[in-house]
Amino acid sequence: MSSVAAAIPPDGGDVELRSDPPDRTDHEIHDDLIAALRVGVLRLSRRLRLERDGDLTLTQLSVLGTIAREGALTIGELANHERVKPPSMTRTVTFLEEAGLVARCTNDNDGRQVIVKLTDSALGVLADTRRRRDDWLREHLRDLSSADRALLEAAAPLLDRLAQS
Amino acid sequence: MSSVAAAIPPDGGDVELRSDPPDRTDHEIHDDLIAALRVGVLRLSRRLRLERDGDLTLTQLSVLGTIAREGALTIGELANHERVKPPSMTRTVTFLEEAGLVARCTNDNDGRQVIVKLTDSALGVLADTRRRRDDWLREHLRDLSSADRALLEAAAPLLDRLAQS
DNA sequence: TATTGTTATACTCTATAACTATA
DNA sequence: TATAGTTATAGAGTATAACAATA
Repeated sequence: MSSVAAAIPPDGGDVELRSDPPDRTDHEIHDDLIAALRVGVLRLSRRLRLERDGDLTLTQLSVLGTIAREGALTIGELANHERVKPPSMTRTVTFLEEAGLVARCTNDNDGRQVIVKLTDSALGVLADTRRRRDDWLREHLRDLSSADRALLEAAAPLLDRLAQS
Repeated sequence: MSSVAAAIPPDGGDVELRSDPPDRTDHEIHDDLIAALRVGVLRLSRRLRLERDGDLTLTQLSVLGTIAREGALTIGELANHERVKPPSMTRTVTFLEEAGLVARCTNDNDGRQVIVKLTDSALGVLADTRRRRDDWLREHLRDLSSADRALLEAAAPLLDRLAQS
């Protein structure tokens, strides 16, 4: 028990935990922002994943949405968009194909590539599923002030841009 | 191949994909915000998880950070903070205990509860690991305008608040 | 040789259900 | 009985490494 450190009070005793390099300026990004952003994104992604509605997972739905937005894409392009590696995307696309929601097509110009398209049945499924899935988020966004919602609206594309960088 | 739908163009042909209820008002939250937020959070969380530096995963680091910020917490409280279920937190705490970074202590008032504290060695590990792990995020935040950074700084706690709701 | 995608394999994260100990 | 935590088990999600087909 003597090896257990006292918890660090939230007011200012956390000096040992910070790096605080001497060259820090106003242009440096505060550790607090970084930690808060990391924690917020991590926790919200966990919470969002809980909102299953039975048929499609968040990852699968996200791929369908990306194709709907961007048009038909190759496996590699999809992996890049979603920030996963090609084998992971192969797995997701295989699932969606077996569910009849996407089709693999060959690219006549490059036989190595696989082009993934939505099937007709994906359109209806996508609309229904996304609406139900988004219900949780919609409900809780409603509890925020309109200023906070506007803030999140502006921040959302920045999160995506960070993910792509 | 005849069952493959044409991809939906990004300009405005996506009417079939939206629900657009007739009772929608300016106070309603736009589907676009919801989808963008969901996608942005999901992709950035994937990207952040890639930034392993060998010893601790993002989840384990997050728990250490929470205890450092909040002080010693029970398993249940930790699970609540991180938006996971108790068995998941038991698993993470067991790993951290075996790594010598936290200690389980009994609560004299309630023998059912387990209080999780940081060990002395966790303090140094936390500082070093977090600094290295945050490097990726710090680097890429630097590429944003200061207005965008301020925006994310304000948005981060909102993400966490959404996760807790 | 380089690139695209797949297969094989393993690990992390998380959940639900059933159980134990304590209140 | 109710609550806190653990154990057992399963499934989703992801990665790396090795492979096949094509460029």
